[in-house]
Amino acid sequence: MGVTRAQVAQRAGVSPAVVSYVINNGPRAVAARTRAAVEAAIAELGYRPNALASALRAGSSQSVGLLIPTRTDPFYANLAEAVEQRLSAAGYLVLAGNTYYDRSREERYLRTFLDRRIDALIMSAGISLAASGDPALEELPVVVLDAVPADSLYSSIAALESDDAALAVEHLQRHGHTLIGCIAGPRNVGVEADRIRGWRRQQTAGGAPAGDELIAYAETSETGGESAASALLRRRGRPSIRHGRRPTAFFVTSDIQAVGAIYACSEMGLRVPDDVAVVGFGGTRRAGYTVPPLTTMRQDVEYIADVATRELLKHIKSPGQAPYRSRLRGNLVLGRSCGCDLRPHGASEPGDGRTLEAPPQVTRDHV
Amino acid sequence: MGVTRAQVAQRAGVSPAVVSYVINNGPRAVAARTRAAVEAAIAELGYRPNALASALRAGSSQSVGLLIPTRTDPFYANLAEAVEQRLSAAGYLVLAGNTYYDRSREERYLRTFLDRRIDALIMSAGISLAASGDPALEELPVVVLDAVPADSLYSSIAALESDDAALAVEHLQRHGHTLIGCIAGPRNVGVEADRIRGWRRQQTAGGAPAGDELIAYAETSETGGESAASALLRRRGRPSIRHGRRPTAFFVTSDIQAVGAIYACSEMGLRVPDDVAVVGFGGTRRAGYTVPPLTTMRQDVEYIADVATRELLKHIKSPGQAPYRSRLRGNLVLGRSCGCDLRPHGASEPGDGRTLEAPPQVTRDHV
DNA sequence: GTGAAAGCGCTAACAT
DNA sequence: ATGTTAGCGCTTTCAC
Repeated sequence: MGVTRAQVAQRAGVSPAVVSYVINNGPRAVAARTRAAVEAAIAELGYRPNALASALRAGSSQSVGLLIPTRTDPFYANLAEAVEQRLSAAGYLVLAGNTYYDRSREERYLRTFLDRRIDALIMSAGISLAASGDPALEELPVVVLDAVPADSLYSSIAALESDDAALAVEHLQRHGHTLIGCIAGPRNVGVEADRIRGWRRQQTAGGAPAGDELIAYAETSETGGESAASALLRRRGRPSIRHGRRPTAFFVTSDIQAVGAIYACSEMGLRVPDDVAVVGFGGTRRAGYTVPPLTTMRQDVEYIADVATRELLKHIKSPGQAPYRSRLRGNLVLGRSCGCDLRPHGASEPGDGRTLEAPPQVTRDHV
Repeated sequence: MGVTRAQVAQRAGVSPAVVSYVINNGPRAVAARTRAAVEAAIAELGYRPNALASALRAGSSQSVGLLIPTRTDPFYANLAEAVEQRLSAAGYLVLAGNTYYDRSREERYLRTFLDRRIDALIMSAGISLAASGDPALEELPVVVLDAVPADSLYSSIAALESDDAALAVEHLQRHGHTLIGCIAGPRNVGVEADRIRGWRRQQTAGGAPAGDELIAYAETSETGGESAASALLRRRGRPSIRHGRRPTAFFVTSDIQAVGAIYACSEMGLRVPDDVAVVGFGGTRRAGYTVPPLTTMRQDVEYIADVATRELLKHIKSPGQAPYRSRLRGNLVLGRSCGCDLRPHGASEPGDGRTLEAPPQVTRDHV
């Protein structure tokens, strides 16, 4: 098949070991003349080291596993790309797996990754937190995103989900809304529960209703957001909803569902924000391009990726360090879907208009 | 580190080879009793074969490389997920790399993949078609998506880009439009050129203007679509545009740009489709949730992934087969952004309403 | 400064 | 039906 190191060595008139020294810049010095000869041979033969062999021997595959729900959700697509760019720049290949919020898929991918001897793992919490009990996991640097794992072996960097949700809801309250529906992703997803909790807390604090009849769970997709919104809007007249009125606003736990919710309103002939106000969660670029632009609680995925990558590389280099844990505060990016009247027709620069808080607030609690 | 095959063998009281036979179900039979003993030992020790070692030895890594521009574009996100699902089900791990339409990134990822001994490669054409001249590529099953490579060594499965574009433009013409602007991605992207050609051909055929002043190139993103649309809309009064009027419709070569174009119209106080009609290209789910829902030339990514995967697996199993080549016809999915008046307010099932053609038409030209 | 050689964990051909 | 063994291509310790 390919050219091997032995062939290069022969051609350069040196031993195979020297070729390694040249390629890896160590661990031992090579005379300038010899190095030149080896490099010439490498170029002439078009030699490329076999990454599999070197990984096997060295015990490091130069790859990192990444587990996320799905890249069909732009939030995770952005997060994954941000992580990949950084790890790729650091010389690592990212092995990615979509879990679809499904525990068995999560475990299957994790196992595949471990079998391939990943050097570290980044996982967006999802469901199971990979409590797979696999001993190989114990020795691996792990960063958990968007959840704080009970197991304090892992590093984590997560949003203050429920606080952020509460802030988003509070913003709607300031616009005068009390009957604020909550559109959320699947029940079994940890972050969803946190965000719902924030909604409930803030509603309760504001003396507004926070009953289950105001919550609709749906798949994290445009379609899910659409059906959840229309379900809540059709509940008008139910005795459980005060005064028999329908919600005048939605707090939506993902931007992608918010896109569907806005669509649903429009299809029912309701205007956003006049008839129904909408606030999303995530802060993806897409949120800036709904009509009207979506107000959303932004999570800074670039920053998250920065920190996650830096920590991971640090732990790979020197294992056994104390795990790093931090929680970030999001910032509300104002569009017009909430009722704010910024940038009237004809203005520019959507999506990153005014923000309520400086990005991103960091709270640390080192463990 | 981990448990090795030798330890399992010792525990089960057999030779290492037998453990391999059990794990791989071959190449030789194992007595039922022995097999049971081995399986017990595997379970007790929690043994997992080292994928690196087995790949090195067997010369097959059970992985496939995937090169696409970016998963931030929902079209490629969907395509990649469809491919991954199928390959994952077939026992392969997908190594993915984002090229961002950049040749050097493309080559870097390709090299990384080859170093890791991928068993096959799927690449979305992008720019360079990986004319890297690497001999390792010659022996590798390759499927090129969305372009027909000159090099007939590769399989390919591509849309009839320019025909599809022409059909989309024709639809706008039937709505009475003549001044149809074209919003496209970067100039150096092959498929973009094809789609522009289709627009130009159809405009010319209809006796409508097809000059460069009606084309705006921009990044393939919502932002790009927005700025392209507003650039074209502001050109009113230019002598180059007949009657000094602005375009009454846009053919947009990607859904994601179409989202931005609709947004731009709305921000300028223009109604879609009454003031400006819009037709997109791709057929992503997102297209069904713009307001109004986008009419778009749909490419069936599931089908493309099906065929690509099947061909790839076939070539992996028995190398040296003739490359497979096919071209698909897209189908226009009708929303309301074009001016069609389907499903008025209150209707359901967005995105997959009526289609103009049965999905997907296949044209083959075996090479 | 360089060469020789022992594996990394596995597969499969060659034994019995 | 099972055991033995020679590598896959590389890294690195040990000699010189």
